[in-house]
Amino acid sequence: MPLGKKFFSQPTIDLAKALLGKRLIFGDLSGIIVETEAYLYKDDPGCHASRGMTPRNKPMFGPAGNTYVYLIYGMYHCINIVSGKEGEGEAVLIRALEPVLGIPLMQKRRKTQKKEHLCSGPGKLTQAFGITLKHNNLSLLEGKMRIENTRIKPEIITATRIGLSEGKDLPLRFYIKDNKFVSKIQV
DNA sequence: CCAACGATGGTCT
DNA sequence: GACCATCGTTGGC
Repeated sequence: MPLGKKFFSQPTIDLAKALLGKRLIFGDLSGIIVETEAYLYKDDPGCHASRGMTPRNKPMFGPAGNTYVYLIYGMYHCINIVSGKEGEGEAVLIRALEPVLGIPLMQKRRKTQKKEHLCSGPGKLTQAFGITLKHNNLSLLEGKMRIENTRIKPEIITATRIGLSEGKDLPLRFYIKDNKFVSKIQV
């Protein structure tokens, strides 16, 4: 059973933490979410939605539980889960997964055999899963991409977000302690 | 191991 | 025309 509206409607920081240890499923591929970042509408200059709605960030202002996928540096994609109240513009970036199902296909797409290198970064996991702009603004409440519960109760580390020029000091990055599939260890 | 750097194209001003 | 919520390669220890 995929997680539903109630799960995605919790406050964005709570959702970013709650997503750790959950399973992302996309067709025949799956992985455990081990690293996330929260992007807030208020007092967060690092958030794409911080300067209002544009064609690109429009999905962020839609209902919680939709995807927001964008192209970064002309060659990679990042996937977010829209959160917060509709019209606010908040989301959770999925930064890393522990690969579970469909590993051979991920290895082929990523051109590496090493499990630790398949999904240990936002651009890597979209490449491994074949997620592109075609998967922007899709609902995770139904369809072939969804989030499922697990029995995992992770120990969560809070840190600052990665790769930003603004809002870099906010403690909005979360990852599972001692997990080797996290993109980068840092304070 | 680590830091520096360039690829590459959509988006916004 | 500048800016990126990145990554793989390169060259140094």
